Amino acid sequence: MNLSPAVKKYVLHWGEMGTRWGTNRTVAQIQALLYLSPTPLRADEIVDLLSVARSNVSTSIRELQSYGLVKMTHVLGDRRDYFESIYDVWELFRAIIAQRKQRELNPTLSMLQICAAEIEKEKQTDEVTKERIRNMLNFFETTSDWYEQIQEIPTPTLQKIMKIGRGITKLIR
Amino acid sequence: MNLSPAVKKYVLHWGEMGTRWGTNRTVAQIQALLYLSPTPLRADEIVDLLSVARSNVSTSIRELQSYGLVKMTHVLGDRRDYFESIYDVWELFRAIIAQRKQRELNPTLSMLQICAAEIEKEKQTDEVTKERIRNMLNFFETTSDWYEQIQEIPTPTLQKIMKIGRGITKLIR
DNA sequence: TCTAAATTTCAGTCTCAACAGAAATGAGTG
DNA sequence: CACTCATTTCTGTTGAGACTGAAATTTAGA
Repeated sequence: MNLSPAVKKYVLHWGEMGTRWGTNRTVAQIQALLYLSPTPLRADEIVDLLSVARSNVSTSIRELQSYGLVKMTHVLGDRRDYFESIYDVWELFRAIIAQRKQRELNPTLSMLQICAAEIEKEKQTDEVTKERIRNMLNFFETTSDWYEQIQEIPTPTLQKIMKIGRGITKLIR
Repeated sequence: MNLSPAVKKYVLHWGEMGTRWGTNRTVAQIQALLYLSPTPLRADEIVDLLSVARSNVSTSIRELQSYGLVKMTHVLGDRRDYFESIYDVWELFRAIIAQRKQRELNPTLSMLQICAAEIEKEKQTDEVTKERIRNMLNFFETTSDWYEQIQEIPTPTLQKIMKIGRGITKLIR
């Protein structure tokens, strides 16, 4: 049981990028592996293929499941768990967006709302500073809305929007 | 020289989020501080306000400058460097997008192009796997284009696009 | 209910990036 | 051209989080 050169390259790269994308190497590697695998894999197969500890696979899969990126399946007469990735890249995209919003946007949105309220009471604080906080809050609110919209846009529409690209500017005007 | 409670809260939060956003605490804190400051600040002022090492401020500012988030200014008769953040949130957004594309997209795009080429030669690799790599490459190409478009859309248009939100779906159809 | 296989939890180890402080470099002034 | 002030580079330390391997728990079948 082993991986073809191109697949190996893909998986290793995904692992390296994982940290930049906000997870850890193993989580990203497992996602890559499951994404490329023509059939669902068992945890022990993943252990073999990636040479990581069983426990590491366990926690990583749990994390991937919580993001909605990986689903568990079963085979008749086999009680072991099989795992497969979501294969639709646009669905993957949506799941990741949701995750990012929750981790990278929501906490800051809350903080900004609190700060914006507090700052108004601070008599000694410069008006410029107050305005900056308001602007940033407004920005995060807009972005946050936008992330939510993305969730609801069906894949074909989303594809079209992205493909249009530059054209969007003309559409708006 | 010190910070108001709300400003302090903002700066500390920004620092915490920094790691999730792909930088380190100090870089994020300095950006927050400069963003909120009504006047440009000197490195030694930042040292005082944030209680970090001078060298740390130096490298962090350098990083912020390289992202285009912070500019250097000077005061007549004072040879020390002053720093200020970009204040337009949409411009900040664009700068961060550019950064992210470079660090989170470009390397993977290259890898996928190489893998997609390589995989076609692998006779033993499952067609399903090949298709998955092609799909992912296609996705990254589209996303990459999209990031570039964002760069060129002027702020008011960008604002409109974001505000429209849900309406976009109707526009496309 | 017991057993064996599978999975998860936990505690300790290890790695890497952030950071401080010191040393080196650079730049303007008398 | 030396002196001083500002900035950057370098090196060692530290802390956070990823990872391993062992122990505990869960689960299905006999």
